[in-house]
Amino acid sequence: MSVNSIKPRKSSDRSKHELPSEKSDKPANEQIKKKQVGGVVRAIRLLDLLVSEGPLRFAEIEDRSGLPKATLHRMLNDLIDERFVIFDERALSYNAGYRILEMANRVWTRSDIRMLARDQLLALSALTGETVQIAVHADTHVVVIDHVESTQSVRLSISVGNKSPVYCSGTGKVMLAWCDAQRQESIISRISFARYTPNTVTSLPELHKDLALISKRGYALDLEESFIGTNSIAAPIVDHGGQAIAGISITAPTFRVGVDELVQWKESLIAAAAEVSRRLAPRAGGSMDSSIN
Amino acid sequence: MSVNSIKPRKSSDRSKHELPSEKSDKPANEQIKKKQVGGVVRAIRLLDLLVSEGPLRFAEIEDRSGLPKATLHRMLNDLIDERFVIFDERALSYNAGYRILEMANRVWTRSDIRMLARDQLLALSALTGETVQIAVHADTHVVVIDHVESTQSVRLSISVGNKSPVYCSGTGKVMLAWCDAQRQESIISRISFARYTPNTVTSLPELHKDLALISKRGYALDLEESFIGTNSIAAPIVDHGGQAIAGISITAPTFRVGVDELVQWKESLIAAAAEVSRRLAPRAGGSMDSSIN
DNA sequence: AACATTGTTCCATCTTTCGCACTGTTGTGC
DNA sequence: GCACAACAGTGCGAAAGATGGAACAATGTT
Repeated sequence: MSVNSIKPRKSSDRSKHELPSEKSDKPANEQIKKKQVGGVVRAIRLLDLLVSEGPLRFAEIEDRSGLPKATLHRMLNDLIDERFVIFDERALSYNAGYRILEMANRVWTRSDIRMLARDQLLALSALTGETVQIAVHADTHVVVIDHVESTQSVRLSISVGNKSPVYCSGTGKVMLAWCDAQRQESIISRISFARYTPNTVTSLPELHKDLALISKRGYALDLEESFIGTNSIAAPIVDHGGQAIAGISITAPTFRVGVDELVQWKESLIAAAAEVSRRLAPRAGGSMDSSIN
Repeated sequence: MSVNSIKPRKSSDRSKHELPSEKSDKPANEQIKKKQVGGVVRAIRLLDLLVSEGPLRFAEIEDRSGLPKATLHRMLNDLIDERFVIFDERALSYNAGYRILEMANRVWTRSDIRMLARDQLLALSALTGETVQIAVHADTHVVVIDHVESTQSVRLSISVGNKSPVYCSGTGKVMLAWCDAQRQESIISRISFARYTPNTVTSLPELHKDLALISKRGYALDLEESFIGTNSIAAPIVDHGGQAIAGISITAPTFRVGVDELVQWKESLIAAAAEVSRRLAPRAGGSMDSSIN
């Protein structure tokens, strides 16, 4: 039972922050030697379960998490005490609590990169009249941390916190392109491709070709690769060593904005992203170590 | 060292979810020697520390959390692995990670009470042209979970996730007023009053008097009690037994909307809140307590 | 009343914990 | 440049405490 189990581990394989999470979607050769995790990590996985799958009853949680009853009870009670989990006494169901929103609110309002980028987003939005977003890198995905939507647009208003795979979003591809080879390879090797639209990049050769083009041009295009009817253009925000840590994108519906028009905004977009990069490096010397870019 | 320390506890006082957190903002007479907490809770407190106080270096975290070095390292690494914490290799500082935003996004989009209330918020906003919010109860505070701002203000709104004390917000007072006596007493006893404006309720007699009026009227007024220049009116969303679990409020600047005008919206507001209450109880019998349901 | 499910208690085991001692790195003052 | 201090991070091991299987109690449900 419980394919994606959450069992304890020997506290030995303390790897070097190599992002061992990213629960693989492939329940292939399950030697049951699943990475044993400690109490804290188990609690987080548990929370994730509740956040993802609506309210769950105890038996369901027990089943899906694979945690033993007694432990699960203790953990849930801890999370309830901290308001990370809500217990519905009538339905006897557990659900994610609103303390998460509180924390997110603080993270959001205090995010320095977001604050540094805000005026640039507003300027781009005013210039283009389209939706502008900033997203940060998160392993094999990118997470939107702010967005400005101009005039009454009807689309996904709540994109903050949205996560997309690196290979099918403008910001994601930009993030890959401005990445040292080793790190890029590490990320790419952990991608599991899925086709969202006919245009989605779903193979390594395609992706590598695209990345080469992107880093040559200085910006990335996403032409209906994640959503039909939506194009976007993205540019990187880089750190001291030229590594992308975030990206800014302009998103527009295909019926309103053609590719040519989108590309016309590239200078402004790149300039905005560069400006944010510059602000992020109050202490940067200039170029670093070996290579100069 | 470490006033607000986070040390382990004997796993015995498993109280009945009595919300023992609520770190008071006043580090005053703290002889309440920290209740000993388990690993999971300690990790949450640690996360809270990072979320609240920007990026911190190791020594600072050690100091402020009171956790021993080795333990702290393990915990931080676990949180980093799960992307709840970001480690800045250049500055050697730890900060809250964006995984929190991802989770919050899911919590937000999947919140059923929010979804049930959305159209009512929109209707109220259209009617009044002012900001409308819905907030849920959170011990001695209330947390905003959604809002609609009539004038084109876009963003995920700084207000979602915002926390206010129960005694100085319309929704908060409403939450207290529709509460059984025992629970009300429990909450009130844990309030630590602070004066935000000259109008803030800062004593129990005042509060009780206000609450009596509120439950008689069916709505609560907040007349510049938390912010100068801002009034609001709020009505309760109640569960099966008449307990408030959330509140809807209309907020307006004093210069634009007088109290009389605000009160004129009470019928619409109360009706909207009642409608949401009704939707929340697909299974509710009718009257409350023991008898026939 | 029999049943199903949630929740609690017990306790032998095994992991985590955490003080301490140690290494490596960064920066400060002379 | 040097020594020195401050800090980040790791390894060790005895003690503390979490873990989890199972039996038990307390709920609803049929």
